[in-house]
Amino acid sequence: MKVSRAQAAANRERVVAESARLFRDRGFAAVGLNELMQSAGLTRGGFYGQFESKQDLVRLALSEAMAQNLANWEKLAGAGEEASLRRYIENYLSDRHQSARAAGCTLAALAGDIGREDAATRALFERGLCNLEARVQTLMPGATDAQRRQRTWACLSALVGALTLSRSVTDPALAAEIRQATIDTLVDSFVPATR
Amino acid sequence: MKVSRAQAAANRERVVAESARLFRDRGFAAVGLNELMQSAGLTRGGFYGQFESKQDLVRLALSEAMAQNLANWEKLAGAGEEASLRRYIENYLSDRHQSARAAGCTLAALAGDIGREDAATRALFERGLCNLEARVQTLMPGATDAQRRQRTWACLSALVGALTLSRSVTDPALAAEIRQATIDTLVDSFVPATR
DNA sequence: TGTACATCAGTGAACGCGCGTTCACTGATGTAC
DNA sequence: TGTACATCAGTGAACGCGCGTTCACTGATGTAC
Repeated sequence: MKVSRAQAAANRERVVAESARLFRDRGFAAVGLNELMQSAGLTRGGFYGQFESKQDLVRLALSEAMAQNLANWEKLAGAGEEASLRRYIENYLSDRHQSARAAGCTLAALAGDIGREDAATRALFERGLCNLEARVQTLMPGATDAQRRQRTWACLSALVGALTLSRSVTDPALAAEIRQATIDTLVDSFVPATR
Repeated sequence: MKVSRAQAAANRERVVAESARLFRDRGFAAVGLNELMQSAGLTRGGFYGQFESKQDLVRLALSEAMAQNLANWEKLAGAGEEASLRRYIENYLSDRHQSARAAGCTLAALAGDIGREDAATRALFERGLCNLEARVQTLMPGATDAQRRQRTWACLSALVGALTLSRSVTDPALAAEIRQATIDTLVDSFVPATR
């Protein structure tokens, strides 16, 4: 059956939004078109009326996921400037974020898989990564831009690595230890007030 | 045709060794049994004479890969004690290691995928991770064991994160920048001689 | 040591399954008059 | 505003394909005498 144009656009948006969640949760290859369409209440056949291919949806969902992450960041940064790098680090390495893979940071959820995607998809990811770096850099102390940038890349690497490792072990206590060790070390290195 | 027992055992070992490479390079799901067997010069049908299931081989290959990483570490650490943490960090975040995904660190290559595996596989990974942590900790400066352990987890997180991110972007200069920024920050934080 | 036979590592075809993709069709929407 | 018809969003069956797994078979290896 045909639906209204507004409804069709809403359906398409819902597919992209649900894909952004499902891909982060389980990876690109592990989620099939059937499940992606059903998650928005549609059936498999309608997919190619809305998207060119699965790879097309992968790119749209990746952009959507990273846009969501950036929006979350704006919300957090807007709440108060003081000590917000510390809050960002603590929030990023919280137990809640470890569990919330589908709604959490795209870098931590998909960086490993992105390395195996085609150049166009990796370029999209790269853009999102650089956007995030630019935002975090505004909170990073340092004498020069170059120093702030260097520290920001090291900080982001540690955040992504710690969350990835904590999600890969079975022992919750070990996961918490990895996260807390990274929080303490990063705060000690980069948050001025505690120095 | 039947082959000698020694030959059969060698074949089995070769499948495991090649799987340890292929899985690191492309992930567990992306490599099929056909390719895994052919990489050792055999045909698909013989697989179930040697292994219980694909999941069985995944676990064997994962253990093999992490054992290789540990052996590499011993070789590197044995070459000279002085400043070996610095050498470890520089080696880990070298251009060579970024390219050598199939032969490189299992944590960086597979941590993202491990989070989606079953508990038994994740427990294997966890054991390998803790082994590595224990080795790196012996090189980490610090007043107490707890402090060395905390620093080691933060250092490993940064190493894994930086390598994963550098492998996921398309621009080689950006990849090199991420790695170098993390090297500089880690050396600055953890290598005593340069403080 | 030499012969006769059981074992079993490896082969290759086949299985059911779910994948991404295609397509003929349906029927409400949107448009033309 | 009301009717007639073209459009096209969505349906559901079908496609070829490669996956993990099974199995009847082969023939060199290893063993028993």
